[in-house]
Amino acid sequence: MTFALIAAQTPENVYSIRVEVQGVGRKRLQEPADGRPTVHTVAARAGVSIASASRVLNGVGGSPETVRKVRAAAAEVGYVPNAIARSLQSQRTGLVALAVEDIGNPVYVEMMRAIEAVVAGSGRQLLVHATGGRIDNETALLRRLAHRYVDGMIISPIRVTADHLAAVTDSPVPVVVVGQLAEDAPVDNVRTDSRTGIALAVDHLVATGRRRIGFVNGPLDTVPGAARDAGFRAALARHGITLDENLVEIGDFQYAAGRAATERLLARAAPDALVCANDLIAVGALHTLLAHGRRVPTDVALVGMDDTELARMMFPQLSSVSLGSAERGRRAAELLLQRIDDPSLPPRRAQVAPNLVVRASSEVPT
Amino acid sequence: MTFALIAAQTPENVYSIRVEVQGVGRKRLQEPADGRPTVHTVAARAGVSIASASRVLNGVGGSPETVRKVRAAAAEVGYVPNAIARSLQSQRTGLVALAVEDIGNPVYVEMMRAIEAVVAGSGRQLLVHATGGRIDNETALLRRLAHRYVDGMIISPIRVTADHLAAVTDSPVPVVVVGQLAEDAPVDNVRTDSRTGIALAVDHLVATGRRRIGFVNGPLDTVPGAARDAGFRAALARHGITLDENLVEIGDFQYAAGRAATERLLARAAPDALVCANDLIAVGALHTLLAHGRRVPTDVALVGMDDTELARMMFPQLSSVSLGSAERGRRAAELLLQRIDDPSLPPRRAQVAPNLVVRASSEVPT
DNA sequence: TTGTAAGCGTTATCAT
DNA sequence: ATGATAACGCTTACAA
Repeated sequence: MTFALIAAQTPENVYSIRVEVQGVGRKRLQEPADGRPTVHTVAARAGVSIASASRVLNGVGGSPETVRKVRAAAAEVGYVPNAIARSLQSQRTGLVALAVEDIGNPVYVEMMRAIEAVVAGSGRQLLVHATGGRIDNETALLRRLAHRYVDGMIISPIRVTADHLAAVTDSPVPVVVVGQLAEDAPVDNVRTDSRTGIALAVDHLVATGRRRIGFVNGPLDTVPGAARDAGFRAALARHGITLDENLVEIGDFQYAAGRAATERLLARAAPDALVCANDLIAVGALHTLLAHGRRVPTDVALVGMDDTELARMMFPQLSSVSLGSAERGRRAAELLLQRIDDPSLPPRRAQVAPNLVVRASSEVPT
Repeated sequence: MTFALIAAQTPENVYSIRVEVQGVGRKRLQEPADGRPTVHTVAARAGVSIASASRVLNGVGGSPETVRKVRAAAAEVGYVPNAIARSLQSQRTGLVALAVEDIGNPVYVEMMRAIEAVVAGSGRQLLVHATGGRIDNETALLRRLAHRYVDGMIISPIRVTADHLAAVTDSPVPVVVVGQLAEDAPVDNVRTDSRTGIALAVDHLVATGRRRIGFVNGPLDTVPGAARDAGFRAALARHGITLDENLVEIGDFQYAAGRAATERLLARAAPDALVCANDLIAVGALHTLLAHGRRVPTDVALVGMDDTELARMMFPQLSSVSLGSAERGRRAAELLLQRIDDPSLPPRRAQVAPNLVVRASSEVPT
């Protein structure tokens, strides 16, 4: 009920003189439509203002009597605060997100655990989203989560498009990218060098007397796939070994593809060693090798990549090139938290070096 | 700047007559503290009201000219909507969460994929949180996420405390529990019957001539651990086999524990078959068996549980009791979406039957 | 200590 | 079609 007596208005400013009669009845509903109690409900029940109720609920101030009344009222009505409303006010949610292709790949599990540890240390909670490699899904996630549902985000895309990059740079909340990015991308970035990683594997195999070294890779149109291919070819060349293209196979980065690709490879060539672009592929390769009666490592040495727990689960245990996934996760989380605290930081870059872990699958036959 | 002429106040209602002078300067800042544009920024720049700006931004109404101006203004300032503010208004976020113990366990990955498929079909996005089995973490998550950051939540706890149950029933957003719950718990619940599942494994092993059947279980103070223990003992008894306690070992539900527990078991007994409480344990058991030179299945038959992709990755491939994790995930997601649409539904319960998948690890030796 | 009221950034209502 | 304004549920100056 409002009576406006005078109202003068200009485009820029608003001057008005009003006489109003407020509050015929309560100023606002105390029970919202869905029936859940709000601070208003609690305040009314306790016979105090919403300010007092809020203060008590947050443990700041309030006389003993007020505290008692508010606590009692809150308990009676089963009050639970609305985090969304709180966030709108505080401009933070205490949530951090991690987006990965495929949470079924143990390498992301390790990365996630490392991130989780850092994030939890800051009192925040980590949420994970599996994009399934669907790129639209990934940008959709950015366009939704990053629009304030979380305080920051870590993404590990295997394909990077211009759209992607735009979504990252436009993001209202800090985003850290784990993976290779253009040199000048103005984005916090944690990377490794899988090219060199593959070289470590090849060097090791050559040093232990292997010459017919095969390679099972993922798609070449992915960032890691391309890097690993280049690394493999360069390493062989460095050792003066001419690559037999029959020894190279491509699938995706999954177990089933590794198994199938190794089938194809064995059908037309006889490798004495196999380098696999990740551990899932390596496990698939191991399965095929054993199914074909090849002894590992006696007949064929096997080296995977990512050094996940899967490599240690197999029998024989798999040698694998560690790309420091836990370390990269940790660094990414640190970069993210720093940027959340100070958004004005310049874009930073962290690099984690690969290293080879030799296990039974490529041990020198004695 | 406000001049109150008269103000009469009663505890219940507020009547007041005021004369106020509003708007010396703009009524509100157009650029918030963090410098990001809001609808106000866009509206001001386009020379329209925030209402018009909002309408155009949401694609409802607006003259061609207004649409043009608002779109241009939004693009110029790089406007991105604040999802939190939108959610406060709409009372929904379009987000659904899944909380599991350990996302490193492939059984949860399968469940997650099934849930994701259903959730995506409703236009929502799925977020996963790994609680690491820390029960405080789990309730903390409920107490945060469920307080409106998500439209609903699916949790799969392995231990269920009264606290837990209270957190679930107090939750302002719908929660579906995957796992065994008290019969009368007023909570949507999807369950399986791992007791019967274990029986399927034992029946199969007995039918294929095994008599010294060992069992590697998880902790007995977990819901699944207790059920599987009971199932194992009951099944043996049904076949008239007296259980040798030397053939029973307990670890946790992880690979390393399965490996270690099997070491201990082999040190004091000679099983001709091993039932494992999940696939991670079974993979650990396989490793130990092979390392000890036992042939699988010739010397020792092996049956896991959960029927995850891990079982298919091994060589030999592992027999495993499927507890329908994907199916349970799908059902849970459906229950959740239904309840989000209609919170007044009575608590419902879905049950998924276990079934045995026989593979090489327990095939009858021929 | 307590209450009033002004936000936080949207969307929805209701006059105009 | 448009604009003013009131929510959404909370926190927090500021005043009393």
